[in-house]
Formats: sequence, C-alpha cells, structure tokens
Amino acid sequence: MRPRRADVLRAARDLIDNEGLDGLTILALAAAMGVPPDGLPYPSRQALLEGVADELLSALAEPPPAGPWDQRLITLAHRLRRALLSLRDGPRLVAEAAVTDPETMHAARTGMQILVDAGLPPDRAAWTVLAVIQFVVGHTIEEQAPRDDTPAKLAATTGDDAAVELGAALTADPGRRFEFGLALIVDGIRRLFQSPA
Amino acid sequence: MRPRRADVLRAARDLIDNEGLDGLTILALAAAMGVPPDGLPYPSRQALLEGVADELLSALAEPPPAGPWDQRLITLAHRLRRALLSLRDGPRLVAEAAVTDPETMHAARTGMQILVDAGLPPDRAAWTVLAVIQFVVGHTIEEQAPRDDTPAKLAATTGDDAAVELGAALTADPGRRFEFGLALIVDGIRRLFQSPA
DNA sequence: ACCTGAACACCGTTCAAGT
DNA sequence: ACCTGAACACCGTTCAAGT
Repeated sequence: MRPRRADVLRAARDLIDNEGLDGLTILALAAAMGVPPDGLPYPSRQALLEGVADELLSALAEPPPAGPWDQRLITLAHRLRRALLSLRDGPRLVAEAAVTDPETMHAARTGMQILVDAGLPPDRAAWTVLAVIQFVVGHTIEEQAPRDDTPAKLAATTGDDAAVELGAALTADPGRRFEFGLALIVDGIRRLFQSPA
Repeated sequence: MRPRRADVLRAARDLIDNEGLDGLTILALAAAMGVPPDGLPYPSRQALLEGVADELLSALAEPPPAGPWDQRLITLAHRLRRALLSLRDGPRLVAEAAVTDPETMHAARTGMQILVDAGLPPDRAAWTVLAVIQFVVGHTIEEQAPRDDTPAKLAATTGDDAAVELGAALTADPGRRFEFGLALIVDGIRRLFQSPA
C-alpha cells in the first residue's frame, strides 16, 4: 500500500539532512521506503519538494505575541530564518520550490497585519513585508552556502584592508549579522511611519 | 582542439537563456560545440557554473561615479540587480555557484569602500554592505521565480484584504518594489551614520 | 484494480582504444 | 601525447507484465 504523506515527508527530510538537497531523489526515497519509484503519494519530484517546503514553513502559522510592531516584526523574521535553517539546504529548497507558495504567503500576510495594525497603509505594508522576507531569504542563502576559503585567499593575495574586514564579517556569528541587517531595515520602516502618507 | 573559454561561456549562456539553468548540461554543451563531454576547458559542471557566474558579475568591476554615498550605494545595488537578472535563472545560478565567489567579493569591497569613504567604521561598513547584497539576492530570486497563481487563488479563497494587497504587490512593477525596499535599507544606514560609533 | 520490476531517455564523469 | 567514442553508475518518469 502507498506510504502516508507524513511518513514520506519525514523520510525525505532525513535524506536531505544526510545527503543534501541533491541527495533527495525519487529513487533513493522510494528504495528507503520499500516502494517502487511511482509508489510515492507525490506525482513528481517537484511536487515532493513543494510538500517539504510547505511543511518547513508551517512553523510560521501563528502570529507573534502582541507588543510593539517592531518587536513583533523582528520575531516573525527570526522565525522565518529559523524555519529556513532548520533543514539542510532549506533556503535553496524554498527558493526553488516557490517563494510564493501558500505558507510563505501566510507568513507575509501575518507580517503585513502587524504593520497595518501599527497604522501603515496596506500597500506600503505589503511592499515592506516583502522586502523583509527577501532580506531573510538572501541572508539565509548566504549563511548556508558552502563556505570556501575565497575571502581569506582574496585578503591574503590583495593585502587589502577591506577584503580582510569582509572576510571577518563573513566568518562572524551569522545570528548577530542577521540582527544587524534586520535592524537596518526596521530603522528604515520607522522612518516610513514618520513620513507623510 | 579544445574550444576557448570565452566561446564556451557564450554557448553556455545561450543554452541557459533558451533552456533554463537545468538545460545547461555538459553533454548538451559539448554536443553544441562539437567536442566530447570531457573536451571542455572546465573540469566539471560546477566549475563551469562558477565560470558563468563570475562573468555575469564582472559587470560590477568598476565603482560607481563619485557623489553622495547613498546615491553611489544605490547605483551599485541597481547594477548588481541588473547583472543577476541579465541571464535567465541568474540569481539561482549565483546562489548555487557561490555567494562568496571572487566577483561578488569584489562588488562587496566596492560597496564597503563607498561607506568607509563616507565615514562609517570598517566593521559596520562590511556588515552593512553584506545586508544590502543579501536583500538584492533575495529580491531577484523572488523576481525571477516562476510566477504561479497562488496569490490570486489565495486572495479569492480567503477573501482576505491582506492577501489581495499582497497579490497586487507581487504583480506590481518589480523595479519600483526594488527601489522601495532598497530605500528602506538606505534610510536605516542613514541612521547608522547619526548614531555614535 | 493494483503492485511489481524492468525499460526509457537522459545525466555527469571516466576510461580504454585508437592515431 | 592526444582526440575519439563508448561505458559506467546514476537520474526522473513511464509502462507492460503479472496477480
């Protein structure tokens, strides 16, 4: 009989964690579950990837607790980052599966509500929350990218102060760098509230 | 004899433009050039991808013209966006090849210099320019993602005002949305200059 | 009707066989 | 030494053959 979706998704996550996103193949997954390649409850690899991505982002379902809008937005961004990093190659997966998938849209709606509640016009709130999501996606992609020694080499060969500083930044605690970048955007949003509609 | 790197890169770009990034295969490329699969001047597909990515970003070599730091930084960000969008699946390519590849580092160094010239401490300048790059990467990934009808469907099924607004934002002119998000970050950087070191 | 397992047309990479 | 072209171990997807 066909394995259940929940079990397949769990096995798929295990495969990705152990072998990376490229290691998640229909053949390997089917073999692990003891079924033929077309015995999985997903019609294609793409559909399977969307299933995994959707589950990954389901952690964003509930809105952050009440409080000042900036703290709520920051909490939401942290949750999104956590969700994307909770699985190996997670950012790549979500980027490839679909940035506009239902669960991402759900998170976007939550973020938008936070800003609208705080008094921002709906159109600005939508554009703003999309910018935040794009920063989070870009940041996590860089975070999970295989860290080669290019920055160090570049710094050594050029003897350039700027290159050295960039290398240091790239090897710094990614969490603190994330907060720094997020704070930049939030400061920008603050100005948005002060400027006329 | 082996084809020259420049010719191979041009053929690779053509293949990507016509078939997408997944259509760029060693076999297809070799066939198009009339050489065996191992007759290409790149030892592996990964090396080839890095070559294409590097060339894509070489447009960022020269620093933007002199002027106020915010205008210079905005120009650089626009150039990065243009470069990433100049090839089909460009953002995906760069994200997969390596965010820390030499040419990206070069662009980062240029951006850092702009901020240091304007008086920002080097460590803050490095963190800031990385945040800008991450936003640009995230934004272009979303821009080039296959646009399905999820937002519209979501809006229709939920009858939710927020969903409608998000759908409108996603179908709005991406260039204007990019400028809006970039302006948010630049406003945040402005505050950075005003706050004590 | 359903599960089985092979087959199809690919892929990246390697290698022996010729000149 | 070098170019040739097949072979290797895969991949996603499909399908005929059995029960």
